[in-house]
Parts: sequence; structure tokens; C-alpha cells
Amino acid sequence: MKKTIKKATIYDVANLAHTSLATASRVINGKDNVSDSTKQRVLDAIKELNYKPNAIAKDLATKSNTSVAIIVPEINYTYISHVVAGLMDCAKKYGYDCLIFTTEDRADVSQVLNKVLSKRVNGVVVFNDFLDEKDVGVLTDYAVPVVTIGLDLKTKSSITWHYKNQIKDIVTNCLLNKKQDVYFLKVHNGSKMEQRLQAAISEAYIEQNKEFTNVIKVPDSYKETYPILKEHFKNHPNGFYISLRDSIAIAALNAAMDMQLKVPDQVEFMAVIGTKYSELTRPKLSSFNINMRELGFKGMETLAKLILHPELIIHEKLPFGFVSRGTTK
Amino acid sequence: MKKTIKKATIYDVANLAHTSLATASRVINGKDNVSDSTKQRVLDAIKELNYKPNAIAKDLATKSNTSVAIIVPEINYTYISHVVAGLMDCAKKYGYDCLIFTTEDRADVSQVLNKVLSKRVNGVVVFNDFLDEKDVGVLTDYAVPVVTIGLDLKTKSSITWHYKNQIKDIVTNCLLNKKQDVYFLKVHNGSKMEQRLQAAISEAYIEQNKEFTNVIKVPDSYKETYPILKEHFKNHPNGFYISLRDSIAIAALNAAMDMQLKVPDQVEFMAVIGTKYSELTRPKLSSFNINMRELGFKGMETLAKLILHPELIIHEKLPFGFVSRGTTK
DNA sequence: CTGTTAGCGCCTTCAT
DNA sequence: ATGAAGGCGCTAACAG
Repeated sequence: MKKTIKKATIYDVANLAHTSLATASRVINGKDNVSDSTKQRVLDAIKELNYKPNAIAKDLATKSNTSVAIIVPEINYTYISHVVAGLMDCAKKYGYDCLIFTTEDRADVSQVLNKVLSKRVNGVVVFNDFLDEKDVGVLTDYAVPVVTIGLDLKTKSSITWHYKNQIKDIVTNCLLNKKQDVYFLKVHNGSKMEQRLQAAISEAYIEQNKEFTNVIKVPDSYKETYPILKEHFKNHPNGFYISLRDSIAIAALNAAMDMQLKVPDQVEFMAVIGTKYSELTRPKLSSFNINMRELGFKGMETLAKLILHPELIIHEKLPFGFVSRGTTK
Repeated sequence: MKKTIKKATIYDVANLAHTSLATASRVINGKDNVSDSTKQRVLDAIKELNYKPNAIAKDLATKSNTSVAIIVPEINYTYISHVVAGLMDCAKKYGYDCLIFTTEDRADVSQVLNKVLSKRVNGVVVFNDFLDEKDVGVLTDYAVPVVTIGLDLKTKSSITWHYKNQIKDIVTNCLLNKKQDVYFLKVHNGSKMEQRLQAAISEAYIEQNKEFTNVIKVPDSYKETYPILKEHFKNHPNGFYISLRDSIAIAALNAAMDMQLKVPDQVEFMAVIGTKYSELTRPKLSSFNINMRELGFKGMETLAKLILHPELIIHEKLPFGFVSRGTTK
């Protein structure tokens, strides 16, 4: 039978404690210049009234707050959740509260940008391929610190990692030594991250005076990808398969295994983004050891710096290595 | 060379547009009763000044806001990220912004509770074993709507699911028909969810006049669990292994496979919480088809109801079925 | 249709 | 050590 409780204000506690607003405010914010006796009275009043300071009013009065925004596509993918975990972990260290926004399409983007701007957050980290330089510019133009993760915007602070040359080396090795054709498993609504991966493969081909055309379009899920690849392997008993996310590569791997192909003797598999998945398949999947949690952590760490020094532009490029496991020779 | 920009206020736009505060406010909030000409002047001023409404001030003035809080342990586990994804998905539908808090220990809890209270959020959903009835009470005492997910607090709104009887049936079947001993893979810093699972197993044992003691303590990770189980299987070539999360069960599964045990003929495996992991192992892991995303979605859906009708107490218990895959007979 | 005024809850000089 | 008063940016009656 609970009804909407009238929330006590600082005014109420001041009244009850027989002091002024200002004094109440002082003890609430732990200022020292208050006599013990009045301080105690205020404390009692606070408890008595179950008073909870109103952060909204405080933020308005101080023109400050403790929030940061995080913009991601969806927390669906395992690796994204890892980045978010790292982000939040570090945010906690700095006392930031995290306002998390997801965007499914372009329509969401401008809406989210406006919300972020209105909320007057201290900063935002963007781990989201939907946003382009212009979108991020909307933020920076309004003087809000932004760091992007995995985006390649030269004029904004960012955390990125490099695998391009390593990918090219791997592909070149396939072409020159292994005599294996390379196949790229590309999800339908592909991201820019994926495009960059494909570009790297293409470059390696071009350097060998070849054209890269082995792009296999697959749906963005393990379950739907599996049968497609199974069909594919009926006529393709050899090849080196690359995907961005491990769950897609694993679909292919399992399809190949179930088609009785020899891994890695006939077909090989690797993903760029490896998660726990990579470790628990049989054979284990080769992938880069990109520590997504660390990526997130560093992203927030960088944002914290930017918040203190808004004039900075920080670019950090993390080196991650390729880990050859059972699916590649 | 960007310096901190002086953010335009509604007052600035009113000035520039040669109107009053009130009129500016009207067009900003899309009220109709403004003449086209002044409306246009205001719109121009807004663009000219790059004005962005200050949500903090608005929230204070209207004594309302659009935020909800989400309290989870960590977004590390795949299934938690799925719940969060569902939560946010539904939140977007209602126009709620999500403030996400994580708690690693009891110390975090009271801090988070205070923050949530101060922020004057519209409601909070708790998917977090760290919080007990008293903690949630702190929220509800302050008249903020709360729905818990997976917690069994009778007096608060909640989303739960039942598997207890099914677990008991499975265990009983092992004892009576399969003549298989049941082993429980328990992670060290176990959750209440895990305790309830163990309790269900125990109950089934007791009903057969047996005592349940086969508890194997394992670390909370795939990698560390694997070698421990491998060691274990040297002396235990038979058994039915149950864990809460599939990643632990898979560690055991892989250990058994690598020890050349026959699955499911000699040893069987199942997890309560199944994710994509369950599908991509060989053999596939038996587990419950708990749709974590749906769980989250319904949680937020319920919260939305509560926000409209704070006096309600809603209990929803979702039925999820056991899916027998390759690791059980 | 438009302007005036009084808050929302809190912080912060500035006096006392 | 304490109190009074103004202001943060915006909304919402209430007049005109």
C-alpha cells in the first residue's frame, strides 16, 4: 500500500536540524568548517528523513556531473561485451557512471548524439562502426571529449590495433608457399572493420598480381552459417578461410569437420577476433589474441586523460599477435 | 586549438530570436501555439548558436527524467551480456536511457544503491546475486520501482524461471535408471543461483535416501577448469556432470574427450545456462534453452509497467525446457 | 500568440 | 561557525 513518498530535500533536513541550507549543504558534502554539535543534528535529520541528495539538482548547480557515455552497436557479440566490461571497469576506477547507448541503424545515431549532448556527459567513447567522422565531429564540435575504439579517424583520439600487415603476410604465405586459395567469410551487413580486413587480403593478392574474389557471404550467425558452409565444402575441399569473428570461423570449421575434411591439412581456418570460443573448439581455432577487455580499459583510460586535457589528441595503436592453433598449419 | 566552448542556453536563443524564454521553450519542445515567423527565428537562433537543450536543467524543472538503472555483477559472462542486451533493447522501446552499474563485491553495493537513489532514476532492474532483500528494500523504501531477475525475493517484483523440478527429475533418473553418479561442478565464489541448483540436486538425492557429496570445486574459468577435470577423469571414468554455466561444462567435456572417455556413454554433461557455446562443441552440450535476451526484455517490460503502476507487484516465472543434445543419453 | 514570474534542489560567494 | 541571497538552465502556470 505504498504511495509516492515525498522525497526530503536539503531544505527539509536544514529545518529539522534548525540550521540553514548552507550548513546542511556543508555537512552533506563533508566540509570541515561545521561545529560537531550542529553536524550531528544534521546527520540525525538526514537519517530521520531518509534524505538522499538529489544528484540532478547538484549537477545543475555545479555545472558538472560524473557521467560518461558509451556508444556501441549492440551488446550481442561476445567481444563487444568484453570491450564494454573493460570500459566499465576503468570507469569505476575514475568514479564515472556509464550511460550506455546502442545503435542499430543510422536513424538511431543522431538521436543518440542529441541525447549525449543534452545529458552534458563528461566524455564519450565510441566503439561503433555506424558512426563516421562527421558524427563524432558533432560531439567534438560541442567540446565533449571523445575517444573512438577500432575506428580510423585521424583527427580524433582513438584506440586501434594493427593486424593488417600480419594478415597480409599470412595471405601471401598461403599464395606463395602453401598454394592455398584464401576465402573470406563476410557477413551480410558487414562492418567497416570487416571491410578493412577484406582490403588487407585484397592488397596481398594484388601484390602477387592476383585478384581477390573468393568472398563468401554468410548470415551473421553461427547457426545459419553452418549449413551454408557445409554446402560449400561439397565442392571445395581445400582453402584457407578467414573471418572477422571467431564464431563465424567456427561455423565453417564445424561444417568442414562434419564433411570429413582434414583440418588443417585440407582446409584451414582463422578469425581475427578471438574469444573464449577459439579455445574450446576441437581443433582450437587460430586467431589474434586481441584482448577486448584491455582495449576497453585503455579506451576509458584515454578518455579520462582527455577529460583533464581536452586539447589533447591521443592515438594509441595496440599490437596484438597472431596465435596459431589447431586450425592452421 | 579548441577551447572550452560557452554552451548556449535557452536564454541566449531567446535573446538572439528577440523573444522571451517561454516562447523559445515552446518551440524547443514542439508546442504548436507559436506563430510561424517567430518559430522560424527561434529555429534559426538555435542553429546559429548550436544550442543543445540541457537535460539536467530540464529534469530538475520537470522533476522527471528518462533514465533507468541496471545493476549487474559484471558483463563478463556471455549470458549476462545477453540479459543486458535484452534489457537495453526493451528500454529503447520505452525511450529509457540506461545507466549501468556493476558490483564486484558487497562494498560496491551500497555505493551503487546511493548513486541510483541520488540520480532519481525511474526504476531499476537488478540482475545480481550480490543484492539481497534488504538491499532491494533500500530502493523500494524510497519508492523507486524495482524488478529483480533470477532472484527469489517474494516481496518484490521479479522475473524468474523454473528448472528445479526438471533438474530433480534428471538427477532422479540418473540414480534410478542410469545408475550414474551425479557430479556438481561448483565454481569457487559461487552465486546464489548456483546454490539453488545444488540444493535441487541434493533434494533429489535425499528423496532416494542418499546424501549428495559429489561437489567438484573449480575455478571460474574454462582454462583453469580444464586441467583440473582432466586430472579428475583419471580416476572417474563414469558420471553425470552438471554445472550452472555451459562454459564450465564444456571444460569438463573437453577434458573427458581428451582423456578418451566416451561421451555420453561413460560420462554425461549438462549445463543449466546454455549459450551459443552449447551449440558449437562436439558433441553439442545438453542444456536448458533459457533465452537470456528474452529474460532481460521481459524484465524491462515489467519495469515499465511498474513505473506506471508503482503499487503493483508482478511475479513472472518463465518456463524453459531441457534440451538434450549430444552429451547426455 | 507571447511575456512575466516563480520555482525545481542544490551550491557558493559574501557577510556576519 | 553560520546564514542570506543569488544563480545553475529550464518549465509551467498565469496574465495579457
